[in-house]
Amino acid sequence: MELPEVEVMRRDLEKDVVGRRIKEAEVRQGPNALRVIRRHNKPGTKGVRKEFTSHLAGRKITKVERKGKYLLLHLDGADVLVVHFGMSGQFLRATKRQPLPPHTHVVITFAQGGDVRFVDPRTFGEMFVTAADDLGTVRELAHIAIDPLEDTFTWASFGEYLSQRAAKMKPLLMDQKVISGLGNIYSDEVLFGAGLRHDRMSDTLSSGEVRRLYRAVQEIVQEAIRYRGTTLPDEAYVDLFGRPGEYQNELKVYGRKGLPCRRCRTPIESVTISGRRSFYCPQCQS
DNA sequence: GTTTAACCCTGCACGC
DNA sequence: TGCGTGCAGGGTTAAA
Repeated sequence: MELPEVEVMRRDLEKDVVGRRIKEAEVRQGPNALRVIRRHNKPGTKGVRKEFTSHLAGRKITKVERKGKYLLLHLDGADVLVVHFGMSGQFLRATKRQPLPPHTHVVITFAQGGDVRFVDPRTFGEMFVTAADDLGTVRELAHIAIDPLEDTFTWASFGEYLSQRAAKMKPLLMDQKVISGLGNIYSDEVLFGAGLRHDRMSDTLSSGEVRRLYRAVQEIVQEAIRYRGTTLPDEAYVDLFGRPGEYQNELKVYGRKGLPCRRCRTPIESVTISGRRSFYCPQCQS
């Protein structure tokens, strides 16, 4: 799940769970459920599950923010539930009567009825509670760079930063310390949109290329949110209510190896770069 | 400073 | 049919 999917989830939660009071939270049995709340597993803690759930019971959700790919659910009483979906994590809204899907690790039940389930087969996802005052010191959040949707993300400052680095564009775009929210799918799409190859060095970009890149980041992220995210067959992202996104139909290069480029008909190629699959058009990107 | 690889985990597509 | 193998991916960390 990358920025657009997390943002769609944030908006769903804002509409549907902000203002609701949590009746109780349950961490399911099994080692994988404990993995999801692993950050609470500090030495000296008596019951890890209790340590987590006691922060949630009786609290009202007051606001939902996003920082990069992290969601911050603010609770009254000045605590914050921090959530990262990893690659297979998701929140699902349901009623008590609906059976829990496999790999449900946490269930948050509301006082007015209904619940939200955190489901995550591969358990790369994570959730933990921290005091709002301590958010600045949380290691996972401290390094998260500027969000491409923020007003302060400008092409001038972006270009200035790129010129000071000498790194390949693909891993650089995926680096959350540089710009937050892009993962493997959208970094490929952004590079195609900007006409840049995955292995172009950041300090060789002309100002025109920087501007094209800047525009591609904003346009693709915003368009993917409008289409409610990308749902690929193998990693089936769905929104809070279980509905898939539509942006997979708009993808220009990701997952399209061997298929004709939508712009020039040249077959899309793929390479592995720093351990990640990268798709690109050898004709349109340089 | 930059890059690579390993690790965590499960589901799925393969090949035999 | 059924099993083993390899791959995918986000983020962190150690090593090159």
